[in-house]
This record gives sequence, C-alpha cells and structure tokens, in this order.
Amino acid sequence: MLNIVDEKQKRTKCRQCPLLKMKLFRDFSGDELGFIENFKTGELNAGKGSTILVEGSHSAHLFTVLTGWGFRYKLLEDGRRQILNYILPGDLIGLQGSITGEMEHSIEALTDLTLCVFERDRVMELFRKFPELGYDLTWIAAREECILDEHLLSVGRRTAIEKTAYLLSFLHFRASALMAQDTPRFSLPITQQHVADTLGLSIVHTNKTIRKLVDRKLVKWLDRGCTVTNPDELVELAGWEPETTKTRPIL
Amino acid sequence: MLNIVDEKQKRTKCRQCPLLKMKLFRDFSGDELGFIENFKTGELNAGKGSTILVEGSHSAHLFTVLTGWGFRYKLLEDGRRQILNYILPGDLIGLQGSITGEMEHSIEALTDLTLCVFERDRVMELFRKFPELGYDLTWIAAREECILDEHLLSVGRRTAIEKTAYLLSFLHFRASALMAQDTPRFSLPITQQHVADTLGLSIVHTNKTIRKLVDRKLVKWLDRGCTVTNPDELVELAGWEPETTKTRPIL
DNA sequence: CGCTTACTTGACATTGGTCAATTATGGTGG
DNA sequence: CCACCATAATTGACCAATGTCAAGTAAGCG
Repeated sequence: MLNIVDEKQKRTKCRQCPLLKMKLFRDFSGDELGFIENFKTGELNAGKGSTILVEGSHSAHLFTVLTGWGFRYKLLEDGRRQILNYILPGDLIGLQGSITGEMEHSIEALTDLTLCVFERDRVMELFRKFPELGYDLTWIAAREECILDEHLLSVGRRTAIEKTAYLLSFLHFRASALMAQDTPRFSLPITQQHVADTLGLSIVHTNKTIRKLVDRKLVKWLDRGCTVTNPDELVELAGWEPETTKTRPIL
Repeated sequence: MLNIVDEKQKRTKCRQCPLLKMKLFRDFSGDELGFIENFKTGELNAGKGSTILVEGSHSAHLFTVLTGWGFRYKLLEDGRRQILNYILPGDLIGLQGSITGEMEHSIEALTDLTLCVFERDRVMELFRKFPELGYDLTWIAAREECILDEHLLSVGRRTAIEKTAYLLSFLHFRASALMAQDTPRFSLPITQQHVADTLGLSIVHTNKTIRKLVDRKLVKWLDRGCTVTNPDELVELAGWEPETTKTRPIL
C-alpha cells in the first residue's frame, strides 16, 4: 500500500507546488522554495486504508500532505479508538514525534494519499537558515493545538447532536477552503464509524444522531460519504465559530 | 488581583532562574540567557482565582509560569466549561494566540501565580538570533499537542473511573517532576469541579468516582485538595504511560 | 452470485446526569 | 471567641442520554 518515489524527475517540484497556487497559503521567497525543494527527499503514495505511521514506532520523517485525506488516532489496549484530528492537503504530520522520538499516535489514509517526505534530521538546519520557516513550524503546531482545544470542548461538553454538527461543519469548512470557489457540493470521505470515534460516541448513537441532522436537512449521507447542505445552520447548532484566517504557512 | 512588576531590580534574573537549576530543564548558553533576560519585560503576580487571559481578547504577551498553578479552559455560550490543560512552573502560555491574534481560550490561576512576561512582537527576533530557542518553541508546542491528544483519548474513550485515574496520575507526575526528590507527599490544588470540567463529567458523578478511588486507597481527598498515594496503580488503571523525557526546554 | 462493509432500526441495559438535601470547613465581621 | 456565610464535598432518589445487542437492508466488489 505504501510506495516511495525517490527519483527527482518524477516528483512534484516545490516551485510548481499546486497547493501554493491557492490563495489559502502564504507566499514564499525563491530562496525559501529552493530550500524546501532540497529539504524534500521524496514522495510517498499511500493507498486508502493504509497505515502510514504507527504509535510507538520511530520515524525519521516529516510529511506534508499533497493530495488526499487521512486521520490521526490513538488506541487503548482493548481496541477503543479515539480519532484526534483529520489531515488534509497542506497539513504537516509527524512534528509531535520530534519530542520523544517515538510516535504517540498512528496515522491512516482515508483516501489515496500523496505525501511530501522530509528528513527530521535537517529540521534544525531549517531553523538556522530560514528563521521564518522555523516560525511557520511553531505557527503550524500552535494552530493544531487550537483545533485540538476545540475538539476537546466538543467531546467533553457538547451533546451528541451538537458535537456531530460541530465535526461535520468543521470538516466541511476545512475542505471547502481547499476547493475552487465554484465547487458546489463535495462529499467528506468518512464513515459513521469515524464520526463515532472522533466524538466519543457509539456507532449506533452516531447513526441516530446523524439521522436527525439529515431529517433537519442540514446534511446528506449518501454513497458512503457526507455532504453538508447547510453549513451555517450546522455551525449555529454547534455553537461554534469557523476559522477565519486568510492565509497560512505550509511546508 | 493582577499586579505587574516592571522595575528591573525587583525581578527574578533569568540567570538565577530557580527553575533552571532543576535537572528537569535543559541547559542554556550564557548568550541565550542574556537574550531571554532582555526579552523578558516584566513579571506578573496573579492571585488565586483570578483570570489572566480571556477568550476573545488580544494579548501582546507571552508568559512563562515561574511559580504556582493555573489552567486553560473554554466556555460554551450557556456556561458549560471545558478545562483544556493545566499550567505549572516552566510552562509557556499564550503561544496559541499568535495565530489569530485573538485568544481562543481563557486562563485562570489555581493558586497565586508568578509569571514572566514576554513581548509577542519580539518572537521573530528570537527565531532570527537564536534558532535553537525557536526550535524549543516548536518543541514546546508539539509537546502540548501530545498532552492534548492524550486528554482527548481520555475524555472520548476512557470510562469515568479510568479518566479520573488518568487525570490524577497525570497531574501527580507533572507535579512530582518539579519537586525535590525527598518531597514525600504533596497535594494537587484542584477541586472536584475542576476534575469534572476536565473530564466532561458532572460534579456528582465525579464525586462518586473519586470516592471509589479513595476506597481503593489510590488517592486521598483532604483539605480541598487531592493527594495521590498510589500513582503506579492509578496509571495501571488508566491504561496510560507517564512521560519519560529527562530534560525539556523552557523559555 | 455471494461476500463484505456500511448503514439502519428496535428493544433493552447502563452509565452518567439532575435535583435536592446534608455535612464539613474555612473565612469574615462583630 | 462566636455567629454567619460561602464554598466544597457528599449522598440518595430518580431520570435521560447514550451504549449494547441483535437483526436486517443496501450497495460495492471480486
């Protein structure tokens, strides 16, 4: 399921990175792009459903998602699973592992995934040569923290219907920020089991809760995926405020 | 309740920082300490129960806790509260606010608190002049992320008794890492309401759950505070693994 | 065509929540 | 020192949200 592309010629050049063309991400100088291009040692293709990183393992790499969706999760010994966050194009993964050197969570592909691969060893070089990029890394980590804070609020204090509304609108807004303006409808590539494991609910109760949202015409659940039809009302129901940042860094 | 000390002479000098004497934190070069000392613009004393930062406000500062305990939390509109994490001596707060510029959570003092104050404006200067300190900031943010991941697992997937065992042992280990070796027993400065709001439980159920832990002689709850008497069994019950890092950065 | 995965649904069980009353305990003003 | 008050902890009775079990349907895939 995992396939590494090492040959320089086959790889996406950072200077032509399709993500950077989007207004969503900040502009980089030529020098910065040159460094990142050199910092990038390869590309990884992971098939849908494959596990990219495993809790407890050591990884010498950092990754940035180029295309596709995935999620981070932790397991308890008896198999109970908690999904921590979702990863979408532009997201950096593996930073947390820098601390203990050991991964504290696993990562799985929700769709086929393309990842840029970076060497962890050279991160310090990045901080030395390009302080702005170092600052970006801190920014990225702090943003992830904010998202986790909001998830914690949902899981801990929102009711089943509120937390479901929160999660679906959260994913909807994350995804739509990456879409062209005119994309009318798109489907979130998750199952109800993912929703359950993100929100700390059972799958049965998740199903019944989603059904209520469908009855209220806020979402549709078709073809093994979810389409959000009324994001604003969903946000309202959740008592949440979507992120408003214009541009963000990326590695 | 809040009181700022600006006069240079009254402040704790970073070179004599009592925290840095502990084996828990990494060594810094003279240059680094000089920079940090200059970066520090003052000290803030906050009385027990006072609110240091408020969700939605803008703060021009970062803080490091010198002495005392506090906690970060978020509120829903109707007052439901979720405690996100606890802050202890050596912890940095306010990094998250760098992103939107607006605080996404509030901070309250659990005990009287002394904080070192830094100017957020000068963070970029830190990254430029001392890349290692910049790296430390990323490290600190990534560590907070790991902790939040574990909290999310607790709140989402552990049972009431497991999550309570997790929280109390978590706080016990965090606190004991800051104590001298010989400190036999110390008390966590929290109420059962804090435990409830951290774990997403009601206060009544929290009380009954803590009572079970007391009956099993794993903790004591006296004088409005909790003493952990059997941390190992608590960790076992939670199905958790305490942090093992030897030294960490600090700002 | 038959298997597997995902989604549904109803009946019932249980964890954890709500309400309400009670008991410490420490602090404050007289 | 004492009466009074507020906060925190405790407990029992009852209730509601959510979990578990079980069975069934629908769609995708080799």
